[in-house]
Amino acid sequence: MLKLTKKADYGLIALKYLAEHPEKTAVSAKDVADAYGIPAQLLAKILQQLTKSGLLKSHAGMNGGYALARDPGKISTFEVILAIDGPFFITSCTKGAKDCELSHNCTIKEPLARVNDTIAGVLKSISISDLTDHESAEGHAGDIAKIGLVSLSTHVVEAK
Amino acid sequence: MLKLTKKADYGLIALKYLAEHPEKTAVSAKDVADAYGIPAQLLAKILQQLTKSGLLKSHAGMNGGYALARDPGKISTFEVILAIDGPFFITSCTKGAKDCELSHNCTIKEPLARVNDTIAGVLKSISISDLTDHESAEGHAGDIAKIGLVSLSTHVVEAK
DNA sequence: CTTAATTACGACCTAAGCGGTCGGATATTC
DNA sequence: GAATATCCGACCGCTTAGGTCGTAATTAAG
Ligand code: FES
Ligand code: FES
Repeated sequence: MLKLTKKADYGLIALKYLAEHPEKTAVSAKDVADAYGIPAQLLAKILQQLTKSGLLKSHAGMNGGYALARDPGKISTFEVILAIDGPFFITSCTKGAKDCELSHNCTIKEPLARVNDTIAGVLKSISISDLTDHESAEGHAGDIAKIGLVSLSTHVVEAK
Repeated sequence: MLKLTKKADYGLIALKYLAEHPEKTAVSAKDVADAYGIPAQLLAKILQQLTKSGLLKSHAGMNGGYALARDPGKISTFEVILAIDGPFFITSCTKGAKDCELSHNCTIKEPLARVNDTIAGVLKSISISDLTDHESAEGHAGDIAKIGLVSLSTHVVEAK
């Protein structure tokens, strides 16, 4: 029901942690897992996925671990979710495939695709550093979200 | 992975169908199901849920069926999804409950809650009649989505 | 060189939720 | 009272999310 997976949640937590500790050259999966009570082996696999996707750099062996591959401001939450959960679509039937046999008469998948793009855009606009900013996030994302909410809320009232 | 359920999909299809056929005073679940190849019994239950939620009016017996309880322009997709899939949160851990024991150290649920609100706002801004509008939907929702995408895309470029 | 830390990878397991079906009860019209 | 319908709960198979286990490969420290 439209919620992102716990894996993605964990991944975002880990990335935020890395962004908040730039002094450490490498952080082990176990460190992060212990810090937040996340199952260590699970988090390890998640970080491996993020490494394969190029969002993290890894270093095996003692004192090894993971580090951000890029500036945290240049890693969007969209990329993270994409790397962990794979391509996501709000429609249960991906229009590109033969997934659903109703697709030819389904009249709502087109407008919903636009909603999908909107959500993707929001996610793309939020970087890891936006998550890191303490207090109410004041990055671009915060502003955009606010704009979106304000301009929407007027219509919401109307719709209510 | 952040997709809405097929039930919600079906529900939206049915509501759109009702909105498109205002001449019919009542449409049976079977009619809609047959029109789109949706399992009839399943759709029936969905429409019943929508009725309980006050989005539809039902009438049993011959020539009975369902009809929109309100103007299609005053029924938001958010309400539909809410009625069918229940309250949705993008965070796997609902902050209101004791759902996740990490909640006290989880540092991302707060910023994600804002994302959640933004998405909810988008959904609230899109009514059934917006879905009905043929061609690229040109309701408030279309504009808003466009605004959101445009203003976001600039930042996306920056993030890329 | 041995040992410990740590990534990397795949098989596997379990519980939950989704999508769907069945059977019956109730209401309404003809 | 027969034909249509909505209503409602139980049930069920399948997929997936969430998590574990075991093991191999890599690296640093002693
Ligand atoms: S495309 Fe399958 S139900 Fe919409
Ligand atoms: S609150 Fe549970 S992981 Fe974020």
